[in-house]
Amino acid sequence: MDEAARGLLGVLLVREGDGGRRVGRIVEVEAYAGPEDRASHARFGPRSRAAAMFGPPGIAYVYGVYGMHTCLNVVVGPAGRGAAVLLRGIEPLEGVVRMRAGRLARAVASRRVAAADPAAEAARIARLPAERLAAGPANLAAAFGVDRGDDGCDLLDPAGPLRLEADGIGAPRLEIRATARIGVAYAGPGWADRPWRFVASRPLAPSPQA
DNA sequence: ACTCAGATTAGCT
DNA sequence: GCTAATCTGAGTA
Repeated sequence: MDEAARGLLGVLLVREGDGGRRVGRIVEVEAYAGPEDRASHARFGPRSRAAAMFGPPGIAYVYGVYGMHTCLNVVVGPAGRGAAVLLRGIEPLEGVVRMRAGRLARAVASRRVAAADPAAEAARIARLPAERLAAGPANLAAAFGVDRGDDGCDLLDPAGPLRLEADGIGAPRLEIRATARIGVAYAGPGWADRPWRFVASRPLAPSPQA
């Protein structure tokens, strides 16, 4: 379970089409187990909005939250298990311009921003450093243009418009830190505090002494 | 049928 | 730090 989550660190997420190719390296994830995990959407069962979680490994589970945000998960483990990994952070490698456009598209879709000052929002996003564009689960989804239409799609299909790819060079050297998952206090002791959030430092440069 | 809370984010005190 | 924004779906508060 947590092995699958750690294994996704360093993997590339690729979005083709929709105005350009976007590629980034996964640097932050959270593991969610099946129905027994009180923090997991799988607890609502295979007929709930989280139905995709019970599908075969490698498909996407996309959900909306807080009325405005979208998050992307990768189903892991055997079909029927209900386990998935939430993608929380990506380091952009290619298509940064398209990622900014994706962020802006989401912002403009918000009544608040549309009514207030779209131009100021556009300027704010234009100033964001690339590494912030896909930091945070909802920002990541916006940057890669992921919406609920992507729910259930096969992320392992090499020809798919949204997919995972192994890094051709091989796994980069990563320093991985484990912490409790974010925003799941409601799950209670034993689940809320489980250290299933994994954050990779930026791929380590060849260390000076090695 | 209705209510409430949510795997979040950004902006302000 | 605190709170508003905004809407779907789960549980009936």
